[in-house]
Formats: sequence, structure tokens, C-alpha cells
Amino acid sequence: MRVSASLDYALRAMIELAAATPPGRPVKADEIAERQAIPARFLAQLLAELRRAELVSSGRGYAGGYWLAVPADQITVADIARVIDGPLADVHGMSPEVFGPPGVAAPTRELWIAVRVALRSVLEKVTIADLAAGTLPPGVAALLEDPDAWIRRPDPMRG
Amino acid sequence: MRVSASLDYALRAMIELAAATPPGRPVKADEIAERQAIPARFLAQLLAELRRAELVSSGRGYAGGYWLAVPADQITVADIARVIDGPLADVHGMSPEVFGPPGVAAPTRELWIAVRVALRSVLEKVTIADLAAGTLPPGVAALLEDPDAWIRRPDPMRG
DNA sequence: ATAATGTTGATCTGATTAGTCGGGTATATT
DNA sequence: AATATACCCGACTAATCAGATCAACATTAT
Repeated sequence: MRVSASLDYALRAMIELAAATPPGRPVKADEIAERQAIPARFLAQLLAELRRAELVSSGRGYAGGYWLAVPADQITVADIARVIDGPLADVHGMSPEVFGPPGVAAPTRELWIAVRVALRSVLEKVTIADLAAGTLPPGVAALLEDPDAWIRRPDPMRG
Repeated sequence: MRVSASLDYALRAMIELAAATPPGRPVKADEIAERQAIPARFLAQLLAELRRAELVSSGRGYAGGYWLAVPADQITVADIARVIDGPLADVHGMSPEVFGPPGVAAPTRELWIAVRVALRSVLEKVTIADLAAGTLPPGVAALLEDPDAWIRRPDPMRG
């Protein structure tokens, strides 16, 4: 249940593209790398994946760079996550609905489906336009109102 | 965002313990391994971790085995996940509230906190008593009512 | 031309995951 | 006391993945 460095980098790069001024201007990979403190060569690989998935376009040469291939309000975090990390939620290699745990453990299948729904309820609702504007959609922002959201749970192996 | 084999195995093992008849009877590791099709030696390691975390107890010898150290309705999936896999949601090694992305990408921090809230809303609500009984708590079961919950999203890299 | 830039494929290292193995220790039954 | 049963522990391994680097090549604005 961890967010990979790749996804974090790719998402931040996409936000840089969404926030470019003027809108749609090609942004150089090195510019993103510097502003977001991402290893430049590694970022280039991620941008290449996003380009193959047709979420961004690129141009080379003197005035080259990357720009969004799709309007920012039509690209969700889930879209980026699926390109970079594969399916949102899978149970050791299987899609949850394919997964068939034996006997009394059968209901874990429903559990993992519920987890997937919960993840989708955030990742498919938030677009990079939202993130570039700094305003999350109402349903997601509501999750952050509970002060408990900001509190880390104690490590079970200490104390 | 994947569920590790270890967590899947550990959770299924805990459900076997919760479902043991009569309740509280010591269940042998090999019995769990066979019923749940889990590699026996590997399972033993997971059970040892759960024992060190004081979620299960064990006894050796002829009538030995494992049993829950805590009532089944007081052990959530999140408890097991934290023992086996560490923190529920972290952003490439950091806890989301520690994570401080630069510049225009700053709102991704709120995003990852929202993801953590969403995960907690399922994993901290479902107990192994629920799973052993085959009935998820109302708030979680509600997530499964949307038929869309059961439908897999198309792979972005095909067609 | 040439300098700036993106593209591709190969490679590398360290960590993690998913296991296996051998030998030891405790305990209930006989 | 002997024995069968079962947990305990540390080391080991093989495969995969994450994260990153590099060299060489292709394209384009000036």
C-alpha cells in the first residue's frame, strides 16, 4: 500500500505541465526535474511512458519540451497511476475479482474490492487541474476535515 | 498499491483462527497452510511476526498450535497490515504528513492524506470477526452495492 | 553547421518479496 | 524417560522490482 517514487514523480511532473504559463507551452524535462527535485534521467523515462500512453505530447529541438496531450481537467490521478504502476489494487498479482480465497477466507475477496472502491473514490475524482489549482473536489476535501486524518497511527512494534 | 502475498496469507490465517471450532482451540500451522494453500514454512514466519506483535499466542508440543491473543472483533485488517507490511500508506518511504513536495506540486500532500483516510475507512473498520462471519460492516458493505465496484477498469496500454 | 533537446536501449545496484532449509527447543502423551 | 508432535530461529537463495545512470542517436531552431 505504498506510493512509489515513480508515481510521485510522474504526478508532480504532470502538475508542472498543467501549471505552465502560458498554458500549453512546452516545458523542458530538465526544467521540471530542477523545480521538483527529481533525478533528470529518471524523469525522462517516466515522461516517455506518459507519452506512449498519450497523456502528454513532446517536441524536440530548440523550442522542444513536453505538454499535456489532454486537457488537465480530464486527467485523473488514477490515469497516471495506471500508466506508471499498473492496476490500482491487486492482490499479489491478481485482480481482486479474479482472486478466489478458499474456505472460510472467501470474504477477503469482498474486502479487497471495497479497498479498490475506496481508492477509486479519491484517485478517479482528483484531476491534475485540481492539483495545479490547489483545490481538491468537495468529496475529497471533506475527508481532510477530520483532524484525525492528519494524525499518524503509532507503530505497532514500539511500546 | 498492491496487496502483498504476505498480507493476504496473514489475513487468511487470522480468519482461520477466528473461525476455529471450538472457539479458542489451538490450530496447527500446517492445518492452516493446507486449508488455505499457503506454503507452510513461509506461513510459520508470518505467524511468528503476529505472535511478536501479540495478536496471536502459540503453544508447542502435541496439543500445540496458534490462537488469537485478542478477541476477533477487536482485530482489524489494518492492525494486521501494519504488522506485516508497515504503515498503511506512505509516499516513497515517507509518511504523507512529513512529505513536502515543492512549488506547484505542494497539494499532492493533501491528496495522499486523503488516500490514507480512504484506506483507513475500510481497513480500520473491518475486523477478522466480520470476515470470519462473512458479513462486512454496513459502511463498507455499502461500497460494494454499486455494480461498478465489481468491474475492472480497462488497461490503459491496450486499445 | 551546431547546439540544444528529446529517444532509446542497455546496464547497474540495492532492496524487497517470496520462499526454502537445517537444526534446535518445548510439551503432551505413552 | 522416551517419543512424537509442534513451534522457534537464523541463515540462505532466487527472482523481481525500484531507482537510477549512461552512451549513442535522432530531431529541430537558430
